Amino acid sequence: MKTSESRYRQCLYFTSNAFARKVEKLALHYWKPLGFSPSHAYLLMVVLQEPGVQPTRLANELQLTPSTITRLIEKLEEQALVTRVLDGKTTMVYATDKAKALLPDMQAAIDGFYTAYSKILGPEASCALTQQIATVADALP
Amino acid sequence: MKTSESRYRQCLYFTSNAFARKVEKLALHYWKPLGFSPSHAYLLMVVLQEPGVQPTRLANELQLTPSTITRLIEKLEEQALVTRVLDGKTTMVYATDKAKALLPDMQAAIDGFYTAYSKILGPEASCALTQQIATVADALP
DNA sequence: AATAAATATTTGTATATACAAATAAAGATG
DNA sequence: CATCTTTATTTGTATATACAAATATTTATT
Repeated sequence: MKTSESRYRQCLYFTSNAFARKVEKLALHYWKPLGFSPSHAYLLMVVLQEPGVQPTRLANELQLTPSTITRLIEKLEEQALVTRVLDGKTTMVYATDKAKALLPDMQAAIDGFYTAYSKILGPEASCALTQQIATVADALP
Repeated sequence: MKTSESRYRQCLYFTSNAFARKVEKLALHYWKPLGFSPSHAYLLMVVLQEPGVQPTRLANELQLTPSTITRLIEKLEEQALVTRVLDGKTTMVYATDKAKALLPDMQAAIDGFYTAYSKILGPEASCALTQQIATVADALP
């Protein structure tokens, strides 16, 4: 059934969740070849761009809770894609060479995903929608 | 950090998920007094409106997988809010009197949630956004 | 009628996420 | 300097969700 056919099509809770699940699934498809999920991927991208980044900063950047960040890092550590260096109460996260070697594939995943949805929704429309959702998200408590 | 300040503000994966989490949290706040979460609530609303509704139909209506529907029903059954009646390979789900007695409170939760976000986003804007997200969701595979 | 295919549901298992509490370190205050 | 408070991170636990496989039932086909 299409979202627009559900009795809850007019409810923001329902539509935002259904939409996010669909987007998640599409993203997952493009990240699957790499062996990790979109959320791990986005965290790893930040780590690659900011070597030594701390969990608190990652939590802010990705808008996830610190505990979720810890769990994501643990997983990436198991796959030998990042390492944690402890220093006092802070933790610094670094990408491994293995992760750095994956950069081209990661860029390909991002491009594939972006191309997929902008082909479906139109490049301007999808940008506009993304922007709009971001703005509305900021307005919510 | 605001969504619009994250480096991923232009990514549909990121924004749709961050947005859904925020909306979920807001909805949760209004459903909490009732003792169940929004997804259980929406399922229960369908059951109240369609006595004897089957899991497959619920999965379509709520755009969740059948296994998720089973899990949601199990939880509501534990709380004595619905009962399952098996008939051959199908299952019919009915709301209990206890659930029916909660209807006014459920309506209040829905109203409270809707009022909250339409106050923040404006009634027209929030309706338009919901509609837009539903439309885009339909376009995705 | 017997077997095969399709359908409905549940179960086993895995994932991402969050909250609350625990831990540990740093800074502030008396 | 000793204690208190704040800050950073992790851990224990719980939730919603999904996929794949199992189960059970109905329908179709030969």
